[in-house]
Amino acid sequence: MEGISKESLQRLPTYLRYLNELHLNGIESVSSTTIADRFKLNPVTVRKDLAFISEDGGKPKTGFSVADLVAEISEFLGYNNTQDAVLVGVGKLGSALLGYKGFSNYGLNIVASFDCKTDIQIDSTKREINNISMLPDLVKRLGVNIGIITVPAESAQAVCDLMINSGIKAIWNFSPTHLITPDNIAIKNEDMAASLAVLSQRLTAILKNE
Amino acid sequence: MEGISKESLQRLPTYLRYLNELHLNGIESVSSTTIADRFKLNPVTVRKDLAFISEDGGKPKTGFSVADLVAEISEFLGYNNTQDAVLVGVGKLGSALLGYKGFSNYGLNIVASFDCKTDIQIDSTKREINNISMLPDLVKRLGVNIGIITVPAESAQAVCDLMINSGIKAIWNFSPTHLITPDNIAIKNEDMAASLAVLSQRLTAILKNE
DNA sequence: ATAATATCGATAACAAAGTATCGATATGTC
DNA sequence: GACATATCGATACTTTGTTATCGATATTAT
Ligand SMILES: NC(=O)c1ccc[n+]([C@@H]2O[C@H](COP(=O)([O-])OP(=O)(O)OC[C@H]3O[C@@H](n4cnc5c(N)ncnc54)[C@H](O)[C@@H]3O)[C@@H](O)[C@H]2O)c1
Ligand SMILES: NC(=O)c1ccc[n+]([C@@H]2O[C@H](COP(=O)([O-])OP(=O)(O)OC[C@H]3O[C@@H](n4cnc5c(N)ncnc54)[C@H](O)[C@@H]3O)[C@@H](O)[C@H]2O)c1
Repeated sequence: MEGISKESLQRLPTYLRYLNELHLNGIESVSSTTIADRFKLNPVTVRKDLAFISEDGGKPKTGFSVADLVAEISEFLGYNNTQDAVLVGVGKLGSALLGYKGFSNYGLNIVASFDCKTDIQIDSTKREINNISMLPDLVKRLGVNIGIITVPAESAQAVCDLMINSGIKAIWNFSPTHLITPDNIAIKNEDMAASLAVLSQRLTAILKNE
Repeated sequence: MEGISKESLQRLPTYLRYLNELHLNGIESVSSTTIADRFKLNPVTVRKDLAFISEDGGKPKTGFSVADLVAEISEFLGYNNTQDAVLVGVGKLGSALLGYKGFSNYGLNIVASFDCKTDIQIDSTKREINNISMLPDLVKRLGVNIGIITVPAESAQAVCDLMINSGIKAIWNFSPTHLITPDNIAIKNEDMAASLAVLSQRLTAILKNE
């Protein structure tokens, strides 16, 4: 079987949230059409997405079992075996992420945070902030695979290199730089400027039409 | 001319940052190959992207004028005429965004923030937090087009509806819900779970190969 | 001047993602 | 029990995005 496409993969968490809602409301089955309507998608797209992760598939006339889908998507996305992560850069954004409860739903657990100015800042969640020099040892000791970068752009590449040298295999980068990484490292640049570009382009189109 | 593709559009801010760096270092021209190498892209992809926004195009052997590209991409992305925005939900994430200096580079200016608990919280930037009930009037008065949502998922749809009723035309949603909006509203759901799904999928693949 | 070369833009080939169509099949209705 | 219908999965088609190819053209070196 081919790997799932990036687009399908990104739709799965959205489906899952919706399915959890249905589940909570006691709804036991759902059709691809219903899901598609909710998210302005084509039903065929939804069926193809679900075909990747669903063992039994859907039944004619009734659709898919909500409970099954919830279990299968959760499993597929790795929400059942939580991954540890470290975060570097406990500033405004880093603190917000550290204090965010939502990540546990997504199988992510931030086990330690690091900054260069540990003496000054206090994390709102009262978790300890370690000096960045402690990172390599801790990462190696705990076998942490994921690193989150929330430092200023100028420091991001250096932090990235340090993470990789310490054994980190996946990097989630919130600083506005496209990090340079070897091919055996997973990297996701969370580029707000790119998002904003898409949004304001659409806004311009809408304003022009009115 | 056809509209630019979403993918191209999202690459432009990345190019721009790089070009600004080159510009700062006094480099006057750059080839599509050089840009492509920097971001692990195909040179043809880069040339096509630049063809959309560049008036004169590049010159054989030398490439593109850095200064021209910087000016043209900035203009194309609307960085020269700043758009006003309002933010609702001055919690952990909302405060971080409010205090973020970077948005001014992207032509975004947050002119006011709102919450339902204005008396309790103090924004780190000392800007005033308005009660959510003030939103419609202010948005209408200032003609604000963009709304940023950083409230809990449960409240997000209600805030979204309020924004739309007040005249907001573009919504940047950071809560983990896919908001339901009419077609004449631009919406960007900033779904961290989707990003994380992509990252951890790649991580899994990498770990499997080792 | 002439030749060598890096680069461009245009066009064409390819790949991937999305959409339409259609026969098969559960489920509920007459 | 026959019939209508909602839905599925498979296949085919369309659209969109990426990559390869190639002739044309500045620039540099001989
Ligand atoms: N604040 C936001 O809402 C926001 C939004 C989008 C992107 N970003 C990006 O996220 C990053 C962080 O933004 P912020 O607003 O939280 O900035 P911030 O200045 O509040 O925090 C940055 C933190 O990183 C620490 N730091 C700097 N260099 C370091 C190093 N080499 N090692 C360890 N720690 C180091 C600083 O001490 C500081 O605590 C920036 O790159 C920013 O562009 C922020
Ligand atoms: N904190 C993070 O790093 C993070 C990361 C990803 C996504 N998010 C999402 O962003 C949103 C905000 O997260 P947070 O951590 O800042 O939460 P938070 O609880 O710190 O802040 C939420 C704020 O919204 C306000 N609010 C609630 N209902 C409101 C309403 N109807 N009108 C106006 N204001 C209202 C609350 O008073 C509070 O100040 C959530 O949806 C969260 O899932 C947060």
